[in-house]
Amino acid sequence: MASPDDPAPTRPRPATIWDVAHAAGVSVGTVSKALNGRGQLRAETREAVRTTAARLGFRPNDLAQSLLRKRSFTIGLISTDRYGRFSIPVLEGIEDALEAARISVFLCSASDDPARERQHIDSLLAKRVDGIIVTGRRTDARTAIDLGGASVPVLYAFAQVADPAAPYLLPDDFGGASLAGEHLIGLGRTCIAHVTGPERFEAVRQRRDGLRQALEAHGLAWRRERVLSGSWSEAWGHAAVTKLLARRPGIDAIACGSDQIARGVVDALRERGVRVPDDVAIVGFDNWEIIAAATRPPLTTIDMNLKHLGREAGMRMLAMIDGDIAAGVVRLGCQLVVRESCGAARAGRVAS
Amino acid sequence: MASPDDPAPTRPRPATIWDVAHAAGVSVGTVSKALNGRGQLRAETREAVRTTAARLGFRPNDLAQSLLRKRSFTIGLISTDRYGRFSIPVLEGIEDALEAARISVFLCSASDDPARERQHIDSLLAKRVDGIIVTGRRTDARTAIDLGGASVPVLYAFAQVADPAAPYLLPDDFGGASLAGEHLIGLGRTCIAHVTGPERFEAVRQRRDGLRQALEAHGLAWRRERVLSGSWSEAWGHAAVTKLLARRPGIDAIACGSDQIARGVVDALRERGVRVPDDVAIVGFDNWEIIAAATRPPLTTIDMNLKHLGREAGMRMLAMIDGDIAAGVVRLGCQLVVRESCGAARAGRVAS
DNA sequence: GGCGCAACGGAAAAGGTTTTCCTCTGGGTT
DNA sequence: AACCCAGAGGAAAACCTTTTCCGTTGCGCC
Repeated sequence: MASPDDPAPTRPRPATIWDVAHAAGVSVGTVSKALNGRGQLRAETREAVRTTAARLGFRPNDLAQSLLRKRSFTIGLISTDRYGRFSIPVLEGIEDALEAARISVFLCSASDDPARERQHIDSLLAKRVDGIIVTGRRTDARTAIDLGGASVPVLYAFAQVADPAAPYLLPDDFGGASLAGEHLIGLGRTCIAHVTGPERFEAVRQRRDGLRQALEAHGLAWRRERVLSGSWSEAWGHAAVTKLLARRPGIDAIACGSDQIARGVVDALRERGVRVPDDVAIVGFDNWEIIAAATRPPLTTIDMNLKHLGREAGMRMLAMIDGDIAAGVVRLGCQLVVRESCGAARAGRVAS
Repeated sequence: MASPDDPAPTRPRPATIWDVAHAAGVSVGTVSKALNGRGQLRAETREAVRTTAARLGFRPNDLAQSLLRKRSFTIGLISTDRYGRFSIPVLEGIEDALEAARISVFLCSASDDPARERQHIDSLLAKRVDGIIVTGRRTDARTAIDLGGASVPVLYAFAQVADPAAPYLLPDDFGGASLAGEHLIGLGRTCIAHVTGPERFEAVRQRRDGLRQALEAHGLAWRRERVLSGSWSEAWGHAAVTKLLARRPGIDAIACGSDQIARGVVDALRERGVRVPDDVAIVGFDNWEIIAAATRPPLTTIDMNLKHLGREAGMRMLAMIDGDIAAGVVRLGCQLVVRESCGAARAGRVAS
């Protein structure tokens, strides 16, 4: 096991600036200038140093540079839920945005274990990261991470936080659900039900309200008994259909709280001989390709643009590192992705 | 935008060891000794330093430590496929194993773009990572990553590499498929088909051969026409059933190359009134919870123990950092996870 | 009372890089 | 011929921590 006490094994050391200077017969300062295009150097000196450095495979030691610059050019990414379907695109987006600034990402999966989270944060602070992004949605706002007095910018992406002074980015669940509602209404559906996840999730409440707003904006009544809250599973979608059809046979559309739920709903309807979309139109939420595309018919659904959210998070983090201060929530738009479960012409993506 | 040329914005600097020494009225060397339990110090000196350090929120700068130790206590993780279902558990396992050694992980998603991969590797080498783990399966063996002369241990986890001198870890696809076959045979099935992914995947060939071996070991004939290669999708599983039933009505079990395929197969069978598992038993591969558990009936399937594979990768990386040299492939066992699609008593996990 | 030894803690080097400041050389000017 | 200046590159400090090597102090002992 490697532990901080072990010495490094004997391994050919990477070339240092000193090695280059020695080989090229100049001083270390000159090498630095030659390689970085600084100072007053003859062209041939510069060139000689360059070729020597290349020959030796010299690569400046970022650790030393960071020590000097007081910037490590790294950030920490803490994911509080285990990496799942949602964190991945966010993460990709973040990397995308940060790559341009040549910033690397430390990954920490803290899976809701406070002790582990503490340890990760300690480690990140010791490594002098330039910033920390926290991601991973939960039912409720999480507590702000404890920096122990350190002064490092922290951004919450696809995560909610109780601290009003903290900046955080979330998808516009309300708007997304609205979009779904508008789509159904635009297709002539009037008797719309809502099968969704556990009410304790803020996203569930937002989506419910967004849908409601769309309906009411078009003069359609909002009925409590057409809203069924359960779990985030296919099984719940399946079960909900039974309840729904027993209560309300006149339903002509169901807006679902997630694609998984939607798939359960679609399967259940098909089994009962209810045609989708002819008899009942279905719209999902998440655009989780693996589910949405495999459903028969493929799901029209709402995409939260998580990669874009990640990219935005990266950009904002960059700004914060440069001294910007930000606070409060920013909600980023969702998009409707049209497939076949609503019967609309397949028009690709419609901007929100 | 942050760029290497920008100065750090004015932000309260973290306390240094000098600040602590100054505040405590001792020298920096003494502070170091007090905090690290080295040297000969009076107990009260030690205590005084400790409280001062705590008061100032002092946290040793890992960058400076790494410079001195010539070990950065970081590793790079390069994923060549976009982070998907498979990389995540591997990654968790790696983190798990490395956490004990207080090693942090740099995440790089190179999504098969060689230029981007190059840039990532450069960046990792500049940061003096102690090692690099490459993950992300592809159809064929990938080329070894190019370290440009640097001497850093590299391990491939859930990835194949053309270089015979490189160490890599893979799940035992052959053994896993064998396990699936044994299970079906043990339940009395004798006419077993195989619906799987594209033949160009080495995993597909391994699994096919593993299944074959199990059948032949029990004196069952292996028939080419009962093997259907297609894509990794549910749709293919669905389509394959049509072909299969037309050709071979006597089938009493289908071993599938993935859970997605299996789900397509199960759905297709149900639609045709074929009962699962009564008429035909189905076994999947992957144990992708979200698919396997939602299938009706839930899939009996093979788990590749990817988290364990990741943990193993972490352990081996630790050994390599300490000077161990390793080469060649190591295959890690799979497990059978019994649910309901084969009709066996639900006995939980059976070790391989 | 002088000596030696143990206990304690300070000084300084090392690690690799950048940057500022300084020195040296040579050419041009008066 | 003396001087100045620019051009070129070297020396050293700074970043922060650890560790080795010493120096100092106080005590016990002869």
